[in-house]
Amino acid sequence: MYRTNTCGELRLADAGKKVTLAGWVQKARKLGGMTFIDLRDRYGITQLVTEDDPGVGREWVIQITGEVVERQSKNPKMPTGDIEVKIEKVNVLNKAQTPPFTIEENSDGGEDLRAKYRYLDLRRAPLQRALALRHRLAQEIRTYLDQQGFMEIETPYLIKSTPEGARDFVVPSRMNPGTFYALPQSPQTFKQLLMVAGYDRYFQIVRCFRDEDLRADRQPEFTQIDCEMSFVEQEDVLNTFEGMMRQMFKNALGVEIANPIPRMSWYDAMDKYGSDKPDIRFGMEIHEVSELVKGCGFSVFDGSEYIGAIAATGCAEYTRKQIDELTEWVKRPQVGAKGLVYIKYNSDGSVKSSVDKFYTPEQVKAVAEAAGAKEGDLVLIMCGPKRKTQTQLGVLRIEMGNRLGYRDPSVFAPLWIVDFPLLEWSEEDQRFYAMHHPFTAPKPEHEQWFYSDRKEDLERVCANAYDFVLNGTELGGGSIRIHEAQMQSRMFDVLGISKEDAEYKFGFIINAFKFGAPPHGGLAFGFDRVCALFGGQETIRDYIAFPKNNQGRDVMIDSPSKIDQVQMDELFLASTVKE
RNA sequence: GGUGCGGUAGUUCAGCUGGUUAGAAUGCCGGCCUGUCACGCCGGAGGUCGAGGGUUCGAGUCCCUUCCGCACCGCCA
Repeated sequence: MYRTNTCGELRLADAGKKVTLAGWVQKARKLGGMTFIDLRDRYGITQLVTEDDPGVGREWVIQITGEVVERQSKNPKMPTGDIEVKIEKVNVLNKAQTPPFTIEENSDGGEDLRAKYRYLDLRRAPLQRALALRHRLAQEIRTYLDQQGFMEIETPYLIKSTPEGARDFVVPSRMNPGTFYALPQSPQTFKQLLMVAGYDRYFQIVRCFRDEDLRADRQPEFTQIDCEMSFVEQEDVLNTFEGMMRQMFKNALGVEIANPIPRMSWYDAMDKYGSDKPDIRFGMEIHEVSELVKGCGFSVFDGSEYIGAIAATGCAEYTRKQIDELTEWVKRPQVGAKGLVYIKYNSDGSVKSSVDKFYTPEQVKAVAEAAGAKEGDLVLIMCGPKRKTQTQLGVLRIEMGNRLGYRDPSVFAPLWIVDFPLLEWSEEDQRFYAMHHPFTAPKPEHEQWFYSDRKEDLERVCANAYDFVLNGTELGGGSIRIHEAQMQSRMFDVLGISKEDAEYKFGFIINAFKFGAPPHGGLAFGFDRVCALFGGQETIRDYIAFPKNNQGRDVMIDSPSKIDQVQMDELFLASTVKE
């Protein structure tokens, strides 16, 4: 037996016991005649003490036997801080090179270095907590969905490329020269086929692949909680997964979330928050003030389609320098605003704005109040095309929320966004795109517009779709699907996908729908993001054991990498990369 | 594809308008230390300043090219 106990479990009550522990040497502190060693495993750290210096180095793997004794000087910061183990025998199981960075709560290593030695970084407590949370959440999901009658069914990874949407990762087929599998961007079509097959409650915690550029919250391979249900309406789906989220929060974090989870239409989200994934932990809503400011001779406003404002609480004391800095901030290409108009609504009730020469103090005050400002607030105004300006105000709102400390990661404000437009018109391509995906059904009451040929009708069709949003992050989304072949071909028509094209890309599902497809719908959550948000982080990398870097590379195993000519030939591949 | 920031000791960083032998902290090695837990004290080793080119009497510092990392925009139905 390598060990009788872990390094995290011994307490004062264990004093007197003879134990054997095994683990990694976190640190050895030599004090002349005696040496303290911190021994670490994933359960904790236990202090060892000896009068002989065993000569062990950091990260050596050792096994020791000794007696648990009460410490002379206790450490209240450690769970095991009341005891130590008096070493009787040391057995070095494996020596170790000095690690390139410290294996501690806050490592001294940079991100690149830690990525290269991911197996060392994973020894650190924050990473171990992150993966433990991920495990806990996965267990909660499986338990809940199992209780609700869902079956976990695996779907294939080697599938067919469907060039709508994200770029596919492709895999060459050796047995079928010149053809390629694609890795799934999601198991979307398979889960719908499972509904046709009668598995009326399906789920899968499943890897998905998208060959697009990475972000802090985006990896080329990521994990979805993928779900689908038959004989349901939107309400059933929302209730089922609201229950799942509630249970996850309660059991993994001990947090009670809002009941019921509030719902907001996509149009309200855009109008009030300038985002389809609003952070509702704080107010500071966007207010349109066009009617109040137009026609007073300020040409910038007069020529704008939309003028909107937010009220930054308590910021009336901002200096000219701070406001200039904020103006520069919104003018950066990432935001893209033309400028920023401000109103200081001073605590004495007076107002001061950057457009005072165009408006009376009464008018300025009216605008401030329309923006929801109280005395002491700073009103920030932007103008331009409606949706674009709202989006910019939304970005500014989030930034001000950050600056004012309104975005506490330990506060959780979930939200359903509903009533999305079904279709989005692309001026560039002069065609409609599915806002969600081409299997999303229109709301039943909007079906007459869906079959209309007028662009205005099609634009106002709402989808039977919904997104789950938490603290300004989209964690998941789904829809009620089209289950009739006729409506599906109408959708392909609207999207300008030819019969031949639809047959080539989606023939299997159109065909399946001819054989008795039940009404169905579902959704998928981004599991990595769920984990990160539950853990209070914005980056998902710490919640993935072996993530990729910004360039999609795994610097530890050095992938992707070249393959030799034999492999290339076998797969009928020719390189066009210049050496 | 684009924007910004960064690359200097094992590690994290400082290094001013170009000017002696490139520094600090930490880690590492050695010595002292019996209650440490960020132990303390003394000493030591440790550098292709990401790479290549250019300007200059002289480049870590300025210019060009390039590679790498992070964040963001585009992209992600």
